[in-house]
Parts: sequence; C-alpha cells; structure tokens
Amino acid sequence: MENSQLAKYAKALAHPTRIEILLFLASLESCFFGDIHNELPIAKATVSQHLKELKDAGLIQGEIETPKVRYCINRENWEEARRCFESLFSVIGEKRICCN
Amino acid sequence: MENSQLAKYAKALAHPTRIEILLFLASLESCFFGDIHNELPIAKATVSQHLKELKDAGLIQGEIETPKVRYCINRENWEEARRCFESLFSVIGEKRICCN
DNA sequence: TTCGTTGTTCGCAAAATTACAAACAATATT
DNA sequence: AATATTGTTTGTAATTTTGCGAACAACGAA
Repeated sequence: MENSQLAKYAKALAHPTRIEILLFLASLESCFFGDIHNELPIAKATVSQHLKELKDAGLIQGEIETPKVRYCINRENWEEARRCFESLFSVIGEKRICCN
Repeated sequence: MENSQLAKYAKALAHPTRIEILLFLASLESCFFGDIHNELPIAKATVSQHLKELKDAGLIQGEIETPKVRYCINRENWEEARRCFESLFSVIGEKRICCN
C-alpha cells in the first residue's frame, strides 16, 4: 500500500465541497463547469480551485468543449483510490486484540 | 451520507505519517506513545500532534497507564469511517455514462 | 526532596489551504 | 472590431497545518 498515494487521495476528499462535487459529477452525464458552479454557493474561482485539486489528485478529468469545459470522474483512478482505501480498511479492520 | 463527517475522516487520513501510525497500531497489541515515536523519524511533539488529530477525528483512542499512554484504534468509529468511504465509493462507482 | 521517565502543551516559524474579486484568455457572435 | 460567454489565473488575505525545541505536568524511584 502506497501510504503517500493513499494520503493524496484522502487529501482530495478532505473537503466537503470536493465531496459534493464528486457526488454531483457521479449523478450526471453532462457536467460542465457552470453546472457545478450552479450547485455550489461559492465563487467560481473557488470552484475552479477545488476542481484543480481533484484533477491533480487524478480523481476527475476535464476536457474543453469550447467555450465550456466538461468535467467527469476519472474512473480508472477512482478505482485505484477505492482499492487503496479498501486495502487500508481491510488491513486495519482484520486485526483484533488491543484495547477495544 | 454526511459529507462533512466523511471529509473529517478523510482529513485525518490525509497525511502519510498518520496512515503509518494507524497501520502500526493495527499491527500490535501493545502500543505506547514511545513505541509509535520509535517507529517514526519525527519529533515527539509532532507525533503527539498527529495522535491528537487522529484522536479528535475519533479514529484512535488513548488511555493513560502511568507513566505511559497506550494508544489503539477506535474500532467503533473506524467501522463508521469504513462505512462512510464505502458508501461514497459505492455511490460513485455504480454510476455509468459520462465521458470515460 | 530530588531525579528520571513519559508524554503533552506552548510558542514559534514556514508552508499550505481556503476563499474571493478582478484580470485575463479563448472562442463565438454581432 | 467590439461584445458576450465560459472558465482559468493572479493577487491578496485569513486560517490551518506541519514541525520543532523547550517548557511543563504527572508520577515513581532513589
């Protein structure tokens, strides 16, 4: 398990707005920047920043459809993230003993 | 799904050192502060801080066994965290369509 | 009482995160 | 060319995170 990779994914998920964005992206086929911005009560610059972080983490991708930008979840990396977390939870979930 | 709760757990996992700590805790029955500190190449003040964050997030618990402090994973909350992430991944993993 | 051991807390500094408005870039449309 | 639309980037400010050494607290042992 790549600790730092997992930490990177966790960091991307460590903000309610970014989770909202991911859930919103998952609920639609069509997902332009403007649609995302409309869902959220924050400035577009901030939305753009959150999208950048999600993109940098690899969880989403965006492609230009001039003059709009279509965003969607990066399924491949999302799967990897899922496996990372699953691995963590299975490693830790299986052990017993200790104090509780 | 509580977005902010999930974000809180994700934040706790958003640092390699904290993941290391969790994995270390999961691998032992006996887990004093000193044992954790020994595993890590960082100052004890920093270790203590990371432990505090994990504790504040509810993922671990610590009890004093004078003069030491025994730490362990909080299984109950850990389970809840697992369910949070599982829910996220299942909500997002199941949708199709979109651009990839 | 005076040490020694074990961790936490405090004070500080550097870096990163979050949020916004304003400026900007790229492309259509008039 | 001038304008409008869509997002990104820049600049700025406030807050949080990360990390450390030093001081501190609690307790047992000498």
